[in-house]
Amino acid sequence: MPTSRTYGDACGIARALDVVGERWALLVVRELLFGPQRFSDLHRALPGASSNMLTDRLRELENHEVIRRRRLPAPAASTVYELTGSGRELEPVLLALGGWGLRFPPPPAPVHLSATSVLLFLRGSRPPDRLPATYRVELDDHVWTVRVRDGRIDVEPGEPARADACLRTDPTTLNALLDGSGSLPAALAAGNATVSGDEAGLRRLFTAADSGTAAHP
Amino acid sequence: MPTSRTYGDACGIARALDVVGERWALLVVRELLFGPQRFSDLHRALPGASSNMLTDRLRELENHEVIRRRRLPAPAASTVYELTGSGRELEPVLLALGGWGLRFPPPPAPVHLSATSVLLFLRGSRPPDRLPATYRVELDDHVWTVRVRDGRIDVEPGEPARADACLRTDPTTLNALLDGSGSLPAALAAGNATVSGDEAGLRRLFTAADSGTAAHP
DNA sequence: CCGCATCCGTTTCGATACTG
DNA sequence: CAGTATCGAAACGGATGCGG
Repeated sequence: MPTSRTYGDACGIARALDVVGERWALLVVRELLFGPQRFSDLHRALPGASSNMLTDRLRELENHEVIRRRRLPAPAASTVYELTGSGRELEPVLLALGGWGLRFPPPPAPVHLSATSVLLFLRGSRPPDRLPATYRVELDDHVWTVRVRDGRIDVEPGEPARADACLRTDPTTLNALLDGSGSLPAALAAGNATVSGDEAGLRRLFTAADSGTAAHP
Repeated sequence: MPTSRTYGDACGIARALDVVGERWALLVVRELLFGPQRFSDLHRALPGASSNMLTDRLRELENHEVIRRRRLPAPAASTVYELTGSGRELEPVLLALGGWGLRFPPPPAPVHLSATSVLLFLRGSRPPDRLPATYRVELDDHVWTVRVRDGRIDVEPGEPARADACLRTDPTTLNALLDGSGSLPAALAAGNATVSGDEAGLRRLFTAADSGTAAHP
């Protein structure tokens, strides 16, 4: 059953930690930043969290109205978890915390990286030029729309109406492309990525690795 | 002994939580935001934390170079803990988190409030006018200098060189003054505060309760 | 498969007591 | 003052199982 321990401290920081200070809570919120996710999506994205841990955290966050449970209509027949308004307002806190955490070395050996983490990193970086473009990115069997325009990078879940290029890869490879430790031709040659369309545009996009927020192993 | 469990996640958010995600860690950092503190100061400010908990957290934070141990020279003959550069860079994260946490009701019954929390709240609020002034505030047997100037409120530990007024009270009373749930004359009458000097200036200061960050029970 | 409950060993937490 | 020692209670983590 959900945790109900409190700091007994009237300070806003302590009150925030009473709500999202338990283990895994903020990482669950991170995974929901780009949109609703199913229980099993969250479980896959957070492999270290046991299923009962996830159940507890989801219930607590729901009780505090940071997230909301929603049953999808007929054909999908599934339940998703999504951020409420309060939950979305955690985004700047998480981005600031993530930026701060980048100074520490990544944990040893079995390191995981979720699609959401890398895409947060991508969104936080600046495009190298102002040429507008739209890309279809497939990661962990989920499809994302990446739009470059007005000197920023927008990321949304779901299929783009039209794409200049399509990239299929995994979060770790994409992260290596973003932080400069890997190149697109090398990833293609190693079979870690497949591309169709404007490959040169994608290569340009990946030369912009700075001011990020999330990943960088 | 210190915790050494990790999320095994390369994301910056998870790496930050590997360092400051354990229970009480961020509240220890909060208490150090205004300057060095001794073990017993921290223990008093965080009554819910047991001494071995404090010991563990201080050691972990020291190992990650978020805080630093320092032995004071001869006369004081004591040890203090202070933030490092990395630790100070957590301040915006904590302020953002504290602002977010204010939407939740304060915990029930035995609620504590540290001097640092209230003074963070005071510093986060806007003064009602641009008249510069300096106040000596004594809280929990510690002395602080509160300076109003350039439309902001600065707070520092230690004696002011000169003060327009002196206020002695406790964190809870000061917080009530700041959030409008109490008035200075009422606090004086109840014996919860004593004032000397420009009492009218202090009353004006306490009419500015907004955009805060920390307390508000 | 999905969402969750149950059981169980391990880690962490919290309270009290005690020491240099 | 600045911690250590000890111990029961809670939380965590992993495995398994069950109804839809």
